[in-house]
Amino acid sequence: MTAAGRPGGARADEILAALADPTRRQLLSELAARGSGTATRLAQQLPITRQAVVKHLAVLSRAGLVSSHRDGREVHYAPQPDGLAATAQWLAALAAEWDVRLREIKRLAED
Amino acid sequence: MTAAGRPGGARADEILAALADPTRRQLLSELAARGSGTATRLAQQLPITRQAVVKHLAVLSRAGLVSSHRDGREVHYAPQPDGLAATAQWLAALAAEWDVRLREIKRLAED
DNA sequence: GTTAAGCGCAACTCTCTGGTTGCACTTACT
DNA sequence: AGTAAGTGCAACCAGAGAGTTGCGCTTAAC
Repeated sequence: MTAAGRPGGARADEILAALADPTRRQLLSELAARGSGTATRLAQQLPITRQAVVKHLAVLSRAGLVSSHRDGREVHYAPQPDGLAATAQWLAALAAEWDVRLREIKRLAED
Repeated sequence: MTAAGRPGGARADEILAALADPTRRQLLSELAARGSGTATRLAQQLPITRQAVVKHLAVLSRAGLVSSHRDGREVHYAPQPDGLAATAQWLAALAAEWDVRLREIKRLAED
């Protein structure tokens, strides 16, 4: 059942749920494109409020997909690609595991 | 932006959202372990109603992660590991793409 | 032909979540 | 010192989602 350790403390639920939202993926994409950014800046190129962006970034942060760093009166957010890569690997491992099980079942059924 | 075609028509939102729910992952896991199963059977080993299970299976089906097949008065659901594997690959591609972009940014910043 | 098993549909409740607005607080600019 | 920019916090609202119950229909079993 315990298919391959999950990335950095964050639960699978959190990571997948974080990635499930289109706005959050867009935020991540934007951050990846620019390297980093503040909530205010990100909100300017989206049809939603800064507060909404802040909430999204909080979700992403809790999932370990972005990190934040305060500099004066600004808070800069940066993507954490390791978390994303780890999640991808974990998903791939799950897929492989299930594939093996299904092949096994199929093999047994053919006897 | 358009990082690698997404699996079989299903949108990223649908797949990720489907996987984000623990109950649905459990259902998938159960199906993978047994090969297939009906909603009634699956509901018996979960603390929820058959109807709830049916809804979950509908979500998984819409995401292309399970397929259903009617046989008489029973409907058998089977996992679709290809969908899962494709999703994992897609995620990995995304991670790689963002990683590249971040390296690029870092390189430019060092000039 | 009756009875039971399995499924589908619809209505309803409750909680979570994405989003908003308003205001107070801190940090920079002039 | 006074103003503007950027955050943070809290209350609030509307919609989506998980789950339930009740009922009617079809397919199997006796």
